[in-house]
Amino acid sequence: MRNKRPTSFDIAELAGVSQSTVSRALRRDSMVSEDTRLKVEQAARQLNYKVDVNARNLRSQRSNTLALLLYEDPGTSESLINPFFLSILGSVTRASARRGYDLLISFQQSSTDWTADYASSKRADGIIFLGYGDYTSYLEKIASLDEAGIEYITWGPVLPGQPGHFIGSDNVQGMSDAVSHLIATGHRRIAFLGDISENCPEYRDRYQGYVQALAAAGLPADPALRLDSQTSEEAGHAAALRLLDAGTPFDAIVAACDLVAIGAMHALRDRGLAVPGDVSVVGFDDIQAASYTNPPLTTVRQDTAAAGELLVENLLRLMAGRALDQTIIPARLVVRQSSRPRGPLGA
Amino acid sequence: MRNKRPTSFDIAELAGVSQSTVSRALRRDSMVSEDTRLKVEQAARQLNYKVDVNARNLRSQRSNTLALLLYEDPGTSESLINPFFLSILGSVTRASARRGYDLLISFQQSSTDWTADYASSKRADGIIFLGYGDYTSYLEKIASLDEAGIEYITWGPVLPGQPGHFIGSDNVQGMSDAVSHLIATGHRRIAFLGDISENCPEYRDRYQGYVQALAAAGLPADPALRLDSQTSEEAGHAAALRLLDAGTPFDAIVAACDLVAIGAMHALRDRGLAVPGDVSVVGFDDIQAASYTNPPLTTVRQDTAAAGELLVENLLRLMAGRALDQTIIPARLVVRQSSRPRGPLGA
DNA sequence: TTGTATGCGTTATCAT
DNA sequence: ATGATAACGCATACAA
Repeated sequence: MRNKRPTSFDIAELAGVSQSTVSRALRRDSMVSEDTRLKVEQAARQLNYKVDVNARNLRSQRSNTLALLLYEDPGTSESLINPFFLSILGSVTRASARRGYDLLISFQQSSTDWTADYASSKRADGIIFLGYGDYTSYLEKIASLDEAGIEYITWGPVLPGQPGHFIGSDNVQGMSDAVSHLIATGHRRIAFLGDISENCPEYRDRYQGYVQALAAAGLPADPALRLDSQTSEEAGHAAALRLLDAGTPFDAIVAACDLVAIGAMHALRDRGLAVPGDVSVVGFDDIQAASYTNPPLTTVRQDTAAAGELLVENLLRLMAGRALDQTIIPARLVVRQSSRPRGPLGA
Repeated sequence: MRNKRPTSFDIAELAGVSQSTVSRALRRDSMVSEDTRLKVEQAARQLNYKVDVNARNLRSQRSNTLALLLYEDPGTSESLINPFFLSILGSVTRASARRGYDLLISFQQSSTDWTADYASSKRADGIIFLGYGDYTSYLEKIASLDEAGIEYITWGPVLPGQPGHFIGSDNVQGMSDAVSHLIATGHRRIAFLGDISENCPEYRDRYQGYVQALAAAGLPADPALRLDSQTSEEAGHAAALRLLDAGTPFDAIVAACDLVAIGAMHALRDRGLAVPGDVSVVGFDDIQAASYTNPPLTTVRQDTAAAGELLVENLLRLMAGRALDQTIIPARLVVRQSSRPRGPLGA
């Protein structure tokens, strides 16, 4: 037979103060003398008292909780989650914990309007979106949130005139750096693998960075060197094969993401081409697997630690009625062994 | 100027029923006529009503929420989370969502007694532990939970006479299968890399599976073939070098986990040895990177999808006062290219 | 600084 | 099957 859980009234009795004083003393809002605070804390410890968060949340009308909503492409395989998102998830978790917020997570696949539930049912004070799925359904979601007056922030492409609040990597700069690196190391025929439709604005930005870097070097962006590829190793493999079969000459491949780059490396090897001997390959994301490939993949690193920090930081700013701070995170080229100098400059 | 959020009273008024009837109709506990249910649901939709979970939780004394607590080794690098745990996290998320539970997650590093807070503050109805850190602090945690009458379940080694409730892979069987496979393909001098101290009971089980398989084939477990290694690529690399430097002959390496195996492969290559040409290498876990290594790593796959499912399933059973169901998950050998037949049998 | 009284929005209990 | 009423445990407004 276990004792009933103590309430703030029990603490009040034990400490010889009123219940409201207990409540005050246990938060850090002060307005209590050092003396009573010690008495209360002592009593609370003695009875092993813990504030009932449900009562607190009901009364204060806030939950001290953030929700992280991860939307996967319906096409994604049921069991796997994009490792890149998982990495952000990890840093968001830490960042919100550091600020005293609990984190509720949910992986959505269907486009239920469950989104708003989280906030309008007062489960969470703010929402972080990861992988928002298709853009139209995303717009519906944030519309309902705006209507309900709920704060949210989204990881994704930072575009001008966008509805909502976004935090994202500098995809243009990141890919531009990668391509500039290839050009500087003697590559001239650089293929781009990735889906640049409007469904993937981030890949679109990366492609723009690619074009930009070529232009800066006075090189044309040959349409024959751009191939569509979904976000998977298999798709990257297939895209590289299409490129090879087309007979278009090329000396490097940049991929919209690491998975595609890895698939492309396998395709090249399957056809007897050496990486980086015959072709350099560069990815984007720097997922963990990127450093384990053979050769280790040169790629553009998205700073997931900063991402989580900035997402939480800015969401809290929004919740406090303030404006966003920094929203774009620099992406950094990580040179490994899948790319190397060639031509007149190289060995 | 936004309208106030509607309450159940508003719905009651609109639907022309009492407020308590609204509450009944909105849950599935029935006891309401089909007619009134429809009226209520209609009114709720019309006003875009959502139950306030804080009020509901306060009144019903349950939160419909599970908490996932991930404890990392303090030694682990600040920013990285074991990909294997992340994978379980993904499946736990789905499993709890499927059962209508919200999931609260927290990554702990210090050994604060924050653990009990989650449950005794009524934030969560049950707790799932992942990576419980060191065993003694774990025992303290669960003691306070037991005292508070809170249900919890832990991912880890399933050992006889253990306090608490565990779900885990069959580490003995998994590693035994792996070693038997190596023996069957002609390997005779198989090294084991991993920490088998009492801090790592799971690795200990794997080592036991190793010994068992050797014994079944009438082979001795040469102490010179067992080397300590922490759980990281660098440690695996170093351990393999020590093995090589010792001069002990060997034709295969099994590692306590994939990261160690990957490090060992790199060490072998550094010394000019071919995998699997000269030495076969086998890991454990089947993390994503395992299939991207060169050659792709033969390993023992832990079924993380089943793990999440079973953790949630059994936690709910405990919460319902029932006994645990299945607690051990079979581990399955995945043969890739880092191992291959040799000797009289092989090429 | 502290105490008193009230209410947050729902579910549970007891009627009918 | 439905309605009236109390209660969940805390935080806030106001008074002292």
